[in-house]
Amino acid sequence: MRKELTAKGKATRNRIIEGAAAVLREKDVSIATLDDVMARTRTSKSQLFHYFPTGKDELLLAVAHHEADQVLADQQPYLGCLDSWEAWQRWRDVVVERYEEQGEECPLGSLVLHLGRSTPGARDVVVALMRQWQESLATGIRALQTAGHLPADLDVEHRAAALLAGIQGGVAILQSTGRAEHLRAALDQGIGDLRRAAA
Amino acid sequence: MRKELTAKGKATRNRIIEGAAAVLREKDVSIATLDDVMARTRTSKSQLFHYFPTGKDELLLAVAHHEADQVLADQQPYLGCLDSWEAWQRWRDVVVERYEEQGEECPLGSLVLHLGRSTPGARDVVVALMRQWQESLATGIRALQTAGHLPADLDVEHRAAALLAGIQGGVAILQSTGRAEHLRAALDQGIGDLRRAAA
DNA sequence: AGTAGGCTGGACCAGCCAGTCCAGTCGAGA
DNA sequence: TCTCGACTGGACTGGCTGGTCCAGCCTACT
Repeated sequence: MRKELTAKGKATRNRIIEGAAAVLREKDVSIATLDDVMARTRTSKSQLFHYFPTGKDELLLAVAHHEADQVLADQQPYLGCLDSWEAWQRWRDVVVERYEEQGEECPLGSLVLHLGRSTPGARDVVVALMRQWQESLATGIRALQTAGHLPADLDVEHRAAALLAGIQGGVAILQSTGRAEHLRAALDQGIGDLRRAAA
Repeated sequence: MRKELTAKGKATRNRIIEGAAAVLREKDVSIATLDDVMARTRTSKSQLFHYFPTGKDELLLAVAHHEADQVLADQQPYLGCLDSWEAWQRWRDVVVERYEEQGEECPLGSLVLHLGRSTPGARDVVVALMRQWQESLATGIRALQTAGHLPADLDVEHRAAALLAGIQGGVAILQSTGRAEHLRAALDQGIGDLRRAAA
């Protein structure tokens, strides 16, 4: 944050964020404590408050940013060039695999929920993530259009929004029930309907 | 729970559950305390532990059950008889309106997330809710089939699962960003694709 | 009327955990 | 080498909150 961070300081700060992220992947925010983070990152409490002066929420927000970046990064390179049906299919597989593997916990979701309205900026992290995600999907659909695989009068944003909603819901259901079939159904149905729109 | 509950006792127990539900609609689980519930329901701590001997989690689980029942109840009578395109449209409007009004908080979601794996039965509440919900949607699609509005070879469960995922995702996005457009997009796209399948 | 047992009030306790404080170390530039 | 400030360790605290306990009230049933 501040300019006065030395290389060593930056490293420690990152270690804390990544360690905290790891902790939050194992236990819920409401259960995780600063002591957990300290143990995992081999830091002391004064370090935590040195790098995140306003306390826990500031650290949590930093972790949220970190996790949000991760979400889209995990879908690359496929999400970046959805210009053929094969690319869409590969992307679909990556998404399903990623979330099936993650399974139980959604650090970002519970993080933002926990920070909520009280912490300014928490909501913005999700808003930005959703915007970027939908943007990528829309770009992919447009790529299919220019390649002649889809009619030009398709409402791109609408379809991208619906697809994104399907993914989010599929993930949510996966996380609360443990079954990934809804995520698969949403993706397959969404892509399938897109393909049908080609004819 | 126990048979020995008097009418008065039952009333108090219900008052506690409903009061707790009201509290949880205002603040997150992790922030809400037993004192909040006590204040809202004008009960003492001994009453809370009298009706929910094992403590907070037991109360929270009861609230989760209560909220889960509410979800489907709010969508009636439309969800119960999705036998025409008009009925689907009206149901869509009810869902959008309900969640737009609820807006910010999803008591059930955060509740189950908070109880998590530690409390047996928490996950089951959501699983059961999702099953019933999807069942209702599937029944509605089948009704359209028998009425001749949809081809008989449609994969009903698959479509119902995708639609449900879209709803859940739309709601999730609505709650974390404040915008309902994804929920609307998911519903409209889902129903629209269904209609297109008719032709 | 008597009584057993459900029902209620509220004081009290113990553990947890974010946040504070200060003393001390390390490292880079003058 | 000196010095300043970033960096680190760890003891301490204060408030919050779930949970306990017991004494007394109310009510259904005999």
